[in-house]
Amino acid sequence: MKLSTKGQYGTRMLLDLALHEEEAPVLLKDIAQRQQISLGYLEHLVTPLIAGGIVRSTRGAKGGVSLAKPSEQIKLSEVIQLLEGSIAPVACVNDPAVCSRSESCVTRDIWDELKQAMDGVLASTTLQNLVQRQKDKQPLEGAMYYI
Amino acid sequence: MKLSTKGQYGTRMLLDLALHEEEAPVLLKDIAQRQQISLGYLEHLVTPLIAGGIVRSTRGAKGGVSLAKPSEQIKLSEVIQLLEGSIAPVACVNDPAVCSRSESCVTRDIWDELKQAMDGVLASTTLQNLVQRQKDKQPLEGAMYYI
DNA sequence: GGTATTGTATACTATATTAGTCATAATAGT
DNA sequence: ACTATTATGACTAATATAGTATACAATACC
Repeated sequence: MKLSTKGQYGTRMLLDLALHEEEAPVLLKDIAQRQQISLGYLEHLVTPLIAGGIVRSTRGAKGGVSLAKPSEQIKLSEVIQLLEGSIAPVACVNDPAVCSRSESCVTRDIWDELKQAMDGVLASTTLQNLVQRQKDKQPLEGAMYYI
Repeated sequence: MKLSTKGQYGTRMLLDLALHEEEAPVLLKDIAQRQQISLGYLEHLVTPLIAGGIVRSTRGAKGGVSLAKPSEQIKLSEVIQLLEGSIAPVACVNDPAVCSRSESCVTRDIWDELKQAMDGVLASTTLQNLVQRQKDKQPLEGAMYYI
């Protein structure tokens, strides 16, 4: 039940982006440096977020990335869906047809409940929530830079 | 965020075992056949459950496996822990030392909440719950055999 | 005691996934 | 045109998954 680095790093990237929104567009290179993620890998992470309409990119000189919509409209469930695919612990939860037991399988019912519980957390957390939490944790301006 | 087949099959194995408790010990071979899991693989799944004190095995002729404690005392959280290891979506939730950001990281806080939510479902579901659900679903005696 | 039956343990393997790196193309500003 | 920047796709090494195969150990029954 692990989150891959895509989901981990991608969420951190979005939070970093949200925290630097004023200076948009933000350079991937800067995010990479602050978050200590290689630029090449970060490029892979940003692609699905752009395709999913969460991030907007500006190519060329003076370019960079910015949030495509207000941070309070970006739910973590959306982000994880784009980066990791469905959160369902097993395939049959999304598509009963993958297993002939689906109808009668009670373990499947539990995996579905598990999925609902996870979704409850992720769908109720927005990027804005994360930004606020970060500011609450580190009230000093600029303090987040060296982390 | 996928559950591996160990967790999936292992849970099904335990449910099957609980449903056939009266005829203990139950043959792994029979469970394998009913659940359509190869015997060889099932042997891998049962090992950590025995080590974890959930399943008791009897070697030799007329041997087999049985539940080591009442099904109402077997929580799914225990089962998944034994079969999949920690349910934590990222390592830093269990051990802050793996990442220097842990103290100040708000994404980590979310992953921790995610873990709590998952654990809430799994810790509140016992094998007995699954048995009851199965019986509710398939009231006809013997109906569970051909699934 | 011999033998069939059953679980135990270890080694091996094929495939898929993860976590990147690297080179190159496209685009925008100067 | 030149430079800065993101976009894309090919490639790769390491690890995890999902098994299979084989030999071994314990036990019950005759």
